[in-house]
Amino acid sequence: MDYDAQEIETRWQKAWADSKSFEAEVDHSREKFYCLEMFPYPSGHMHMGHVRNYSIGDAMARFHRLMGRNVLYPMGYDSFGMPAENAAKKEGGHPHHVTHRNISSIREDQERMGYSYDWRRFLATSDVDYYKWNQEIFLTLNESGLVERRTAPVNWCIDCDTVLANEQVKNNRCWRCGLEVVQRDMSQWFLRMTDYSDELLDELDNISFPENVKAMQRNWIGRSHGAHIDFKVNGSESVIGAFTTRPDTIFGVTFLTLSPEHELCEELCAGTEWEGAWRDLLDECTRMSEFERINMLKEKKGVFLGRYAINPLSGEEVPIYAGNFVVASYGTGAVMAVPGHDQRDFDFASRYGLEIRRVLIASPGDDPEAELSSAFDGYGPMVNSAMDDFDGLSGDHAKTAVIQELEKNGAGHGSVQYRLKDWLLSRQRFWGTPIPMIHCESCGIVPVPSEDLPVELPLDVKFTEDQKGNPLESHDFFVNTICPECGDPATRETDTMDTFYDSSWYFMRFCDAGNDQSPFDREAVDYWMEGGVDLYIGGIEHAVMHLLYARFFTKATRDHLMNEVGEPFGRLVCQGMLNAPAPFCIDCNTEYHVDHFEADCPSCGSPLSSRSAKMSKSLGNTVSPEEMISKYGADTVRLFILFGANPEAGMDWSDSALEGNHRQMFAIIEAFQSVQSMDESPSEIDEWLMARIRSNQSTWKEAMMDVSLREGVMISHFEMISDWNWYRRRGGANRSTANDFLRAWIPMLAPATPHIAEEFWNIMGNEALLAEHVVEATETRSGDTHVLAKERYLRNVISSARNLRSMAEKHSEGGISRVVIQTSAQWKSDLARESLRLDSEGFDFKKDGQSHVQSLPIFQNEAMRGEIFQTWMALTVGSKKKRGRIHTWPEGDISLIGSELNEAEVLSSNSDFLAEALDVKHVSVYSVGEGEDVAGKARVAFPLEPGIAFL
RNA sequence: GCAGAGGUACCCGAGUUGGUCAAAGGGGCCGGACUUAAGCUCCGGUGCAUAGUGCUUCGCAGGUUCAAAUCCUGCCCUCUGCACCA
Repeated sequence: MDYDAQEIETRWQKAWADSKSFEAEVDHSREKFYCLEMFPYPSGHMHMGHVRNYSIGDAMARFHRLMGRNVLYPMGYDSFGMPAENAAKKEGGHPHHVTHRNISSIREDQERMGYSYDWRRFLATSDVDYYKWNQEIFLTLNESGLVERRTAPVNWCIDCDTVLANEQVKNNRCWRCGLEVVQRDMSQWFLRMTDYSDELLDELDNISFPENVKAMQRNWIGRSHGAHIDFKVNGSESVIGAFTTRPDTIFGVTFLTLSPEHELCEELCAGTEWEGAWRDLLDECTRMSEFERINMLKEKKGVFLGRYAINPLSGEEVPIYAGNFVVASYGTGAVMAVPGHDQRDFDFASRYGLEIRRVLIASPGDDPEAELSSAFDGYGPMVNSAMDDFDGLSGDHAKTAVIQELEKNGAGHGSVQYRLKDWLLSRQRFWGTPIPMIHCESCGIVPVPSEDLPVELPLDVKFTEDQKGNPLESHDFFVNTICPECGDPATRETDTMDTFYDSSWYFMRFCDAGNDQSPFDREAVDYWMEGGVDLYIGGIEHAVMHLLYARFFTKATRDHLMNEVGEPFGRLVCQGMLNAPAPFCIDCNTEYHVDHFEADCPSCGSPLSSRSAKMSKSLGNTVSPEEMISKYGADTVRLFILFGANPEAGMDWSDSALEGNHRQMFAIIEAFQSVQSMDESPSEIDEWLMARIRSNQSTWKEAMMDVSLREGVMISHFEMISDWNWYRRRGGANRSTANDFLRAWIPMLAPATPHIAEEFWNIMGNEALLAEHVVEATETRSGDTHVLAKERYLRNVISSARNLRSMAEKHSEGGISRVVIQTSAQWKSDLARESLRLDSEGFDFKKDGQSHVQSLPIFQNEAMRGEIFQTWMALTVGSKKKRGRIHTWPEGDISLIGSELNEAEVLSSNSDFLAEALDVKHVSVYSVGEGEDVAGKARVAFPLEPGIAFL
């Protein structure tokens, strides 16, 4: 068969589409499987990262269909966002057109790969029939009190001309363009995600996310338990609230530190000699980017504010400082400083000559007055407490006692702090969902009534290169409206929503994508989303943002009774990076663009080596999927991707491995073709092949269920073929066995290489499509291990004979022409069976083994005693390195021995095959004693390990 | 610094409820068969030693055990995330 991948693949893609093979509907009588990939931003063409993502998903979707599940496998596009807007500016078009052009292009690429999506459920978030539901849900969230408008300093990217969420700022740089972020005060829309902080955190324990993702989310939410403590300012009405996780160190407070931005700073030092220094510090801190600030913070700096605060428990007065290391946005922006037990405070106190006091000791009995050379930040018994009844308490007991005392005095309380912030939703951009709110001079801010939705983005906007700001602001028709409450002229909100909003519920929309009455129907969502999306596949880069927002959203809509589940994703798989070689300078630890291959390092001049690096445009080490598909076909690319590494593991692109996989496709075809020439000629090996099929199928299913695709593919695309080849070498040529083999094998090929599988299926004469086929459940049979073990016995004999042969050659003068195989003496096999029987009865070989063997009748033969004893030991005890055989024989070998397998008969009935495999003219087989003891090999012969002599 | 994941033969990569592990599978390389010829396909080999049960290997160093790639301790290194977060 010629392998014209292009022809075969496009033909079957059309057939699948024509027969609507992948269209799924709610069906309560069937088990569902919701397989989803993180939908892409349509940036033109599909790249290899996409190919990997979707090849994993498609394999799993196809596998679960084969297993008879009702599979929902949709695809859509996360199509709002800045790149389209920027592209529109560049070409003077509209982002809507740019987006749709890109969508058709990437969709074409996806279709060419043969992914089995239910395309009826297609959605693009920038289409009004999607984003109108964004607005509808926004009104719902507003009703639930989860929407808030407040002025806040926001992260602003000048280049992108937009606001950024905290998550979108990395190292004080915009995640998208890399420019440094500045702070700006603005009136903004927020979603109160922090209302769900605890649930978002606690539920992590119950969901099947990879550990690193859980760790990142826990980090991000950053819950810490402690106490809020109020320090009165001496001679003032003001109170400084400080959060601490270590209330047990309250008596070690020797000063307070405020962040320079803290509102009390000015009040405390205004008009005093201290004011100037504080202003300098404040200027220095605000002027610097956060990034510089962190670097600078290696040096702790602070100024005295001229006032004192009162420790609410001890009544002690402590100085108040402003310090550059205190973060304004965390907690209250004020820290109770305990230099004895916090390293930062210790450094600060050392520098400014403040008291360092020990109030904890490491373990009971330590000297409470021992000097501290660095902060002790562990837990231990309290000492030197300024109040009675505290000394000696440690850890949680100490914390609780202090908190209780604070509460008694009305000076504080137990408190929980989170790092998680509310979700800043507003973006001052055009290409996003308009926030459905109206500003009215008399009524204030009024939500757009649900019946007036959608608020549509105008299509008649001209985008130009030098445009500034948000074009919506200058679009009169969009901006000017009427207040729904008073009817007076009013203006629309021109902010649009962060695009993460769009992707926070699209998985629910997919369950009911055609619904034009509501975002989704509850019945459909409850069916498909039960237990969450069964398999969600995507990149690790969404670990905190998208995955956290989506979890929040699902809980919020759940609480609005729109859906049952609270956790959207049952099992999450984060696919590993796709790497390819890039030039690398060892000295500079830097990767360069592939143009620099064979060249010297541009910065230090030393010769560049090569290193595997994440495929990226900037390094130019990308591979075009289209090119690979046109060269090798989609099946080869899919096979390479899936066999190259397990989904979670990183993987290196390799041209030679890809070619290897292409060759494997030919091997698969070759194997398939060889099946065609079979007659009715049953033989013993048929039984073996059938047993192999059953065993392969069961391990394959297990691997696939577990998303261990590499292992699955190894069985379906490699093991099955080598078994088939072995079958043929062993003389297998039976048509009905071959048919059984194909019926089992071809479906196994479908998840990774669906086109060739469908082609085979068709050639076999099946009327129905393989894509719609459900495999019948098969189970391994009780006799299988025995059958398999028998064949493995033969293979093992061949393999050890081969090893011996190469050595025998060195000792033979005239070359080797025959082999004599002596199988184990009967008494050895009897002994083996005896010891296995004893072992199963719990016999103590160490204690009673020796006397037992001596009591055997065979032991009467004095000449044999030595060998008997040796055999017995090898069977039951073993040597230093090798344990007794009865303990190491696999189940199948035990079965062979138990069934009194006639080894000599097995081998001699296969003597022609042995002769061929060992490349000798003549093979003689007999059990020890029934023929001449050639070369003294009788002694070596052991059950399942015959003595072999080459002559 | 904290947290998570890792370090397996030339390369990639399985194996980590201790024994069936000199360690699957693939790539590469070597040899053989087939073929007009192969860059196709098939078969064999690929730590060292050796007419077979031997030696040395799974980041390094110790330990537990009759027995360790697998368990424990310490150390080194790589990747990822967080970070003067109170």
